[in-house]
Amino acid sequence: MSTLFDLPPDQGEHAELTGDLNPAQRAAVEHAGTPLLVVAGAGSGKTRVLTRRIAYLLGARGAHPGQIMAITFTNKAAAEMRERVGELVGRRSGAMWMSTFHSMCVRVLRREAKTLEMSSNFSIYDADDARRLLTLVARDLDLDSKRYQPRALAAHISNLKNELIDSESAGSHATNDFERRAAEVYVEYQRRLSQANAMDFDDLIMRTVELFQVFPDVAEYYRRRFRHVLVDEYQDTNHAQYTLVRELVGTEPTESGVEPAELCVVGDADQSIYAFRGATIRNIEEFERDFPNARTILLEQNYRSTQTILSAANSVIARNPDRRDKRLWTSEGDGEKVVGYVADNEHDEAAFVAGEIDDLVDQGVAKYSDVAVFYRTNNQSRVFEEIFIRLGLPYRVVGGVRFYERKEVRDALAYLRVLANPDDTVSLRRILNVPKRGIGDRAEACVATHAERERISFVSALRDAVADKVPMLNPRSRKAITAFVELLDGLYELADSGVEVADILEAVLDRTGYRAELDASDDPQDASRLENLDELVTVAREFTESAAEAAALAPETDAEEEPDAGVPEPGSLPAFLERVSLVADADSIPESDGGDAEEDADDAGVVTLMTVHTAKGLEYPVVFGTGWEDGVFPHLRALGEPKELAEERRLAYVAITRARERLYVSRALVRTQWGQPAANPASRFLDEIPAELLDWRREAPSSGGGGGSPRAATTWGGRPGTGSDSAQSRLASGGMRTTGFTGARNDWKDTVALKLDAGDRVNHDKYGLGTVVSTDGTGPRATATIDFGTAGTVRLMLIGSVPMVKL
DNA sequence: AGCTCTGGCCTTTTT
DNA sequence: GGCCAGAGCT
Repeated sequence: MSTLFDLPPDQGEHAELTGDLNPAQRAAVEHAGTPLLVVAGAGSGKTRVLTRRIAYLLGARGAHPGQIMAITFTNKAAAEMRERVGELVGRRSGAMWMSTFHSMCVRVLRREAKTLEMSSNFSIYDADDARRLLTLVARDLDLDSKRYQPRALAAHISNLKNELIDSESAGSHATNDFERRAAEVYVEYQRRLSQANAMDFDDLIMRTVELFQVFPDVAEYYRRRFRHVLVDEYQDTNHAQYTLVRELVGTEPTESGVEPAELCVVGDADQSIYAFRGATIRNIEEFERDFPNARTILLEQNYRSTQTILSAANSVIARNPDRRDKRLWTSEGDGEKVVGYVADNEHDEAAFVAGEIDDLVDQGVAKYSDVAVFYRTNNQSRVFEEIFIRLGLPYRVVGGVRFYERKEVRDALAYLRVLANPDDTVSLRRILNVPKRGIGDRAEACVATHAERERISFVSALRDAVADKVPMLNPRSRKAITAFVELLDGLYELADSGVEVADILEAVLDRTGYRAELDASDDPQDASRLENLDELVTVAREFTESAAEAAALAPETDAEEEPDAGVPEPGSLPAFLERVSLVADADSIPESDGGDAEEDADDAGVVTLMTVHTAKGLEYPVVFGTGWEDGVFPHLRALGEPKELAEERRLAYVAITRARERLYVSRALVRTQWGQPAANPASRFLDEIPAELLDWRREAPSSGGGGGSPRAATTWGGRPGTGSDSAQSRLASGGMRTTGFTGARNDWKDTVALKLDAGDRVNHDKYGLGTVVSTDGTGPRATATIDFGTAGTVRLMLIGSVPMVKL
């Protein structure tokens, strides 16, 4: 196997797989024997390396497709990999496991359910279900819902699970009151999950690890089977996922002599932006320590962006401390400068973006689908939508409230989940009184108490209520519950009769009166709810159809092993539920893909709007990075927290490196936040882009305009005579910023210039005299809300040089 | 039971 | 500004 390695590409036996790769890529494809870390910078052809490597394993190294497991984080990535591997190796790819961490774990857990003494038809609880259950638990434990918010509890428990700390040992890890109580909640939460025959997302990983660790023979089975494990986006793995991978491949031969499997991970520490979800960058940084003899290959050549864009990205990310140096380069030339724009306010910023897109399209430089607009938080999409609608620019917002998170969709799915798993108490209680059928909180509490006291499931308790065996329950409620149980029984019967999922769904919507209620409403929102439900029915229909097609196409089942035990039958209700639980609708991102596929008009497609997080992994010829303000991007909560700030900087790096040809960065001097205008300083990340790469289209706002906004506080007045360190002069110097100067500037920026308290009088260069209404935050996050009389009330950040004096 | 009103709170979110 | 939870009213 080592002879191939040394051959020039065009003479190698498998030149069709490696001939068109650069040396680093080729080394990554051909490396054999020891663990491999591919550090793949943005746009360096990472997917190409992964897919070619898989093909190479088959073609050059004699691996069997069934020995290959490739793990990704998103279904979209898994689907893309499957497709591209399919192009290289054909139908053989069908025998590989190419899926997300979560799907892979579900598959294993359903197969091995018996070993874990659980039922294989368990429900999968997402974050919303988990929060609901936690609300119930916290209430039952009489916890103050302010101090112990379900959100916070959920986050804490999730973190514990990501660290593989189970509910029994959580108490001993607690360091404060909150954590101690949370540990109690955790115990009860797990008890209820198991009662409901359900697992949350984090359980899927944790329980699989537990399975492998407690049952070495099970682990050995999978290790024997999967001789090649490939992991994408390794920088986003959390501790549990890391452990899962390690258990899967092993580090030592097993007792019966099964050698560790071959591991290949691909990732980029600079694109780690999910620490808040438990991802730990250490996994990629310490790969060589975790896996001795590991080889690391760096992919630095970029095939996506211009050198200007790459230099901007390199320069920003270089500010992060303790980072393994990596510099992206391209052989394709400098391209256009980065365009900068300082807007008066967020409307002005949006107008600039819209106008610029218009121009680019008019000039034939780009079509709408080539353009993406990024922002830090979802609520920033609104101003863009407003102006895009007004100007008739076609656009699409990705993210925000997603399809499967909509209330009506979740209600409908809750019915289906109850049908598939009657013990699913969270879903059952969700739909108990939806639509309203006269089963109120009181009645629900009676049933819940009865269930608890008798140690029976909630459904059984409901049946007891029908038989009048639940104490304290008034006759009216009993009648309502009886009707509900009859309704459910009718639906169970239908579900058992083997009709397809969409028909069950239709029956649910009709028989419950859910559809009728929405039909009768004249609220326009309810009309869109109806549409969403129709869409869900369509999804169900398509699901059944594609399952049928797949069944027809499927080759004779490999005799190699028994059909996966416990895994739902294709097309069935449980299979449908599994699909919708584990599939996010990120696949709905419009294709940009400019280049090969020519569209008929050059203004084809739509502009894509999304958060920077959502943009990871995508690329666009034209990118607008908006809201580059301290307090927005980087986010307020990250200021003064070096770790979080470093993550924000990686986010900026991700944003920049999405752009292929043209990058815009913009900010607004004043932005309405939480209903009040806030003046934020320039993002420190703007300072970190070398001045010579930037072409400031507008630095200082129009001085003479007078401002059409009624708020009056949206345009800066003329150049003030006072304060050479004013915001204006900082703005004016924007073009002269040098990289050497920035470090010092950052220190200076982080100091609070002005200490204010409510009631203080101030004089501001722009707004004039004002009174401090309130203050908020400390240190670098300090802000003051100040009433400037006719100039309006504005929230100002107090870091850096505030053009204002205390009187 | 179920409505409306008020007050407190705000990230990002692959599964 | 807008969502959710709890209180209070019908």
